[in-house]
Amino acid sequence: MSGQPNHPSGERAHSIGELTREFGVTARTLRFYEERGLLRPRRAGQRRLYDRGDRTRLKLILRGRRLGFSLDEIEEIVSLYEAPQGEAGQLQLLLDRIVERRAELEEKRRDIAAVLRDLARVEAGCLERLDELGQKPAGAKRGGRA
Amino acid sequence: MSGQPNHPSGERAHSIGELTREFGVTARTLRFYEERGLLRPRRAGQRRLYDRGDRTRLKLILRGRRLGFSLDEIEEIVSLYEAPQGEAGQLQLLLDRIVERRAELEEKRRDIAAVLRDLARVEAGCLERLDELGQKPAGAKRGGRA
DNA sequence: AATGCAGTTTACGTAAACGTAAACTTTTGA
DNA sequence: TCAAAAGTTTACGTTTACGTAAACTGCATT
Repeated sequence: MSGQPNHPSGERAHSIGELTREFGVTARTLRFYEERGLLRPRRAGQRRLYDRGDRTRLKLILRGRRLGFSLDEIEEIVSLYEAPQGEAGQLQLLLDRIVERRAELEEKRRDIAAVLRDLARVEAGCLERLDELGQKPAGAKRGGRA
Repeated sequence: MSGQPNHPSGERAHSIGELTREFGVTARTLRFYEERGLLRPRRAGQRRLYDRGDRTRLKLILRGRRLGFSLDEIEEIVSLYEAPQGEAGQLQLLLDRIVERRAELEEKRRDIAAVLRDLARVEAGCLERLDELGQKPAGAKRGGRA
């Protein structure tokens, strides 16, 4: 046969080093996430092999991290994505949790809007003051709506 | 004149206990923020007195906290709000930092949008599944655009 | 006078999220 | 073939953001 022996899921798998480069995290971080149960790469002997699903999960994890969620919260959120099975009671609980998370996210969104608004005000003050000083502002062009 | 002797800023000042109740943080947290230089309430003897400015700063701090910024970052951001003085070079630096922060915030905003979108998909899946089961979903009404 | 409450300082403790180092094995390119 | 590169486990260290406890002060009740 040819080179790569391929496994059940039939996709390109990645080494831990490749993941670190692709996502800008350290190997320690990836192993830690695995220890926490957030990732479950398969193994080729000892070495970890990350497939497409693992990469997707990692993206979700890092997204949650950027939003300031704890790993516990991230675990909860990510688990929501993968649990649309179960009977009615379970589904209802899941829906409730979704509603909670949505509320949090919308608060964060309001917070972001507020900070952006404040920054815009400060920026305007700066530009005005620079203008008074008869200087030329460099770079930093503003876009349309914030 | 009447009861309260009022100080230079002529506003209602609050005790640490009032602040804890109003903002849902502990006194330890407020003292810690002060130790970190994030808050600087005046004193009546030993006791801390928080005026309107302090409360505003606290709001900003908690906003940053909800967004997952570290206290160092929060300090930087809050300091941006209160530094629109200085000469041209300083103002330019300040503008640069604003641009950076804005980029971060906009990334967070995209992250939020992505998570909300995913949650909406999961929710739809749940509702559909519930529907298949011939159940009545309770509560959780959806609004318009997310 | 005693008690209680709110506040203060000082100091050690802790959970989360990794960093860092050691010691060892496995791949891989020259 | 063999040394560097990449990966592994184990374990202790570190930073951040407070929690918690002890010991003390000032003021208002009882």
